[in-house]
Amino acid sequence: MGKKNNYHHGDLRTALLTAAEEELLEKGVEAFSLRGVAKRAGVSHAAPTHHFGDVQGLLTALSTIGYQRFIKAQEQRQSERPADPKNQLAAAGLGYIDFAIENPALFRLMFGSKRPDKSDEALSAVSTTAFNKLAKEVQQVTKLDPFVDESAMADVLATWAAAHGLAELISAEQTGRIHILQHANKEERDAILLNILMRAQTSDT
Amino acid sequence: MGKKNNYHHGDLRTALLTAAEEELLEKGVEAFSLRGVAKRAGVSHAAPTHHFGDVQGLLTALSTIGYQRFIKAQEQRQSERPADPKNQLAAAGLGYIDFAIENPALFRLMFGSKRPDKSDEALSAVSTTAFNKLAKEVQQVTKLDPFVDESAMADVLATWAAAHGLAELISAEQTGRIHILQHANKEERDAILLNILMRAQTSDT
DNA sequence: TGTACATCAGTGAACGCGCGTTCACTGATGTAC
DNA sequence: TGTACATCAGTGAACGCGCGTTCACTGATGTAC
Repeated sequence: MGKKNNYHHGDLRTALLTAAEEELLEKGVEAFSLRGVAKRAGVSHAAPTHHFGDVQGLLTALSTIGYQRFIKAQEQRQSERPADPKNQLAAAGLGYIDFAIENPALFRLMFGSKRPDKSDEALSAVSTTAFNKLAKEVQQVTKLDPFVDESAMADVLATWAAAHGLAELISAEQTGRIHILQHANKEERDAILLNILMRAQTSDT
Repeated sequence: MGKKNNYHHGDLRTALLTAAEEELLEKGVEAFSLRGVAKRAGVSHAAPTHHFGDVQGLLTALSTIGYQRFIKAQEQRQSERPADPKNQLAAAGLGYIDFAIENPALFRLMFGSKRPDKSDEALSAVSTTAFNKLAKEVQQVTKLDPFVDESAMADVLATWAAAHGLAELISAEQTGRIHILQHANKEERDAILLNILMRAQTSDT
């Protein structure tokens, strides 16, 4: 660590990933280009090939990093909330939404694009980790293992869909008509979202 | 109506929209191209300009049609379910999900892309109609006008997010790990989804 | 410390491609008389 | 019914552009002795 030799750029791989993230944020998934990334990193447009093979390779690596930060965003919110299972599960939802708002294009790359290679080992490993984390937290609430009990798996889906729906709608700026979100301060907004996330956790029937 | 003069193609506008939908379905939003649409319609690649001005015009028109079908899909499900407000609201959610599964790329164009011109009159009118329909149905359940009462607007958001989250996750094929969905027949699947959609309607607290 | 050599990260020119848009045109249809 | 003319939908060639990928290369770094 701490290597900062700066001939041969030293850490172009990391620099390219950072540049790719900026490119994605500004241009969106649709207009993302490899040449744009290289330009942004101040490097020849052929350089990325050396590190990622092709565009797909870069997007796959970016998606993988996205999942790592996605999980961290959830843990961050969880560390700020009460330790009981229901609050922890809802807090993970808040982190889920935070991530989508802060990284709208990356979020869509991860969940809505076919460009990253989902059979990539690192990517599928980290997305599985994210899913298992959710399943484990649902299990803390229901006391049932979702991989065994069908109603618990339905709770997983319900919780996931609530967080994902809020994340998509808010980060895609579809919630302009929801005035309570537009005019709320941070605390009020979190309270509204937590209320909605809590609803999904258990079924009436 | 019934005009079927087929010189000068007659109804190229409609034919182009149909072709555009196929193009979108096969290529996705990211790889959609005007030339591809023209080729699919068996027409010169300059022809679409005459009807839609540019790509954005075509995508805006397509998005508008999408909303019309989106609303119809909801009405279809509602006509098959009990008439009480809770069932009607949940049934609209089922239609929401149907639409996303049948038109995954169009769905993403409507809710997740910046390419259509959202300030277009026809488009914003029909998307407002869709939103107001949801608000009205929530009002039937809560007996409160969401445009007046904040808790009812929170119910709107909750209901919307549940349907939208399920729609996105299922149509983007993210639910491979949810075995109860993979192995369910149509009735079982609907029951699971209805249960989840119902959760969002009202708050515990 | 010094020399020779292998490694490998990054360069820049070149490729072929598909894209959106423009523009002068063609030729069928509709209208006036 | 017939002729002259205007309209307008669709054509096809041409434009300039940015893209991803390839390839022979350069030149700094690391290693062997």
